[in-house]
Amino acid sequence: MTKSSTSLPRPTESELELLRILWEKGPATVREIYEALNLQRPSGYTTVLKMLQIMTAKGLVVRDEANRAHVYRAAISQDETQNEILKDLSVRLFSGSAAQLALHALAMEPASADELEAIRALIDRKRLPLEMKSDLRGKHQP
Amino acid sequence: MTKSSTSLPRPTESELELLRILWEKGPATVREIYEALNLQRPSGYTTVLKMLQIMTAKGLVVRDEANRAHVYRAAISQDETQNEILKDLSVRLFSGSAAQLALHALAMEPASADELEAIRALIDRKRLPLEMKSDLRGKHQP
DNA sequence: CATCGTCTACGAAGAATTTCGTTGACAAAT
DNA sequence: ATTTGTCAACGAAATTCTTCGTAGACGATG
Repeated sequence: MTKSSTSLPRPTESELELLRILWEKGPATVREIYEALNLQRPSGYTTVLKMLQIMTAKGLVVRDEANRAHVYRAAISQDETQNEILKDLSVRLFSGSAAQLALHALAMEPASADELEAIRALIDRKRLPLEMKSDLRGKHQP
Repeated sequence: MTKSSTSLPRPTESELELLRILWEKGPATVREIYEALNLQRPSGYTTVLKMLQIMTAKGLVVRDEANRAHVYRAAISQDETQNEILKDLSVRLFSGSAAQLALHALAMEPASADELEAIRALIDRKRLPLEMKSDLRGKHQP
């Protein structure tokens, strides 16, 4: 069964572990993922397989069945997923303020000078466009 | 059974909802929490009660049984919890970089000028100590 | 072709989470 | 004192998540 239009479910914690591996390695077979996972924690082969099947059903990964050993790849980007989860978290834990969340994250841990500079730059970029922020409402396809 | 020294378990999603209410309202009875929760989503009274009992067992909240209607309050601070969860998330989703996490959070959503200013201020405060930190490695000044 | 190793599929057990119905205690109102 | 309403306690169903055992398919090796 393939899910089509509605937005994908939020990955569970273990699903996230597998997705992280896929994001890092790119498309991979069950065995490859299984071995990568076992560098982090012990887990059975069929456990990984089953999870990937479930994730396929959920639409979190897609499967290439061309060869005997199916090849899985993430169906959602790391970027998108990060946004999704942060959004969720900002609502649930920070009353919807992503900025508060960011502030906390920054206060929590020492950041490198480079990272601080990147953030500063982002802020500078955000300060102006606050007013002129409606443009890309263009059509895409007739 | 009271848990003493070991760190408390991470709150589940629903538990977080209740904690959020407690953080906002302060100590409250089941009914008060129940009503607050139902402003956000439908839920039964005994459901909330049961959750609070479980959370009491876990040590996430503490209960004052002085009056007939017990009064619950959060046993963990919002601040601490936010840090805990963000830390966890930065590891699991951002390879341990809280700054990357912050960057993402900022890019995601428009922030108010005030918030941007607060973040800028935080960065400025962090920029100096960063140099002092490298001094620590070089072991320089008292 | 028989055997061996690797693969997917399936089902189901186990664990954690979420929900709520029912019960009995207790106090306020009648 | 009887009724009414609110409360905590308890158990258990329903749901979701996690894990893995077993079975059957398939190709390669001898």
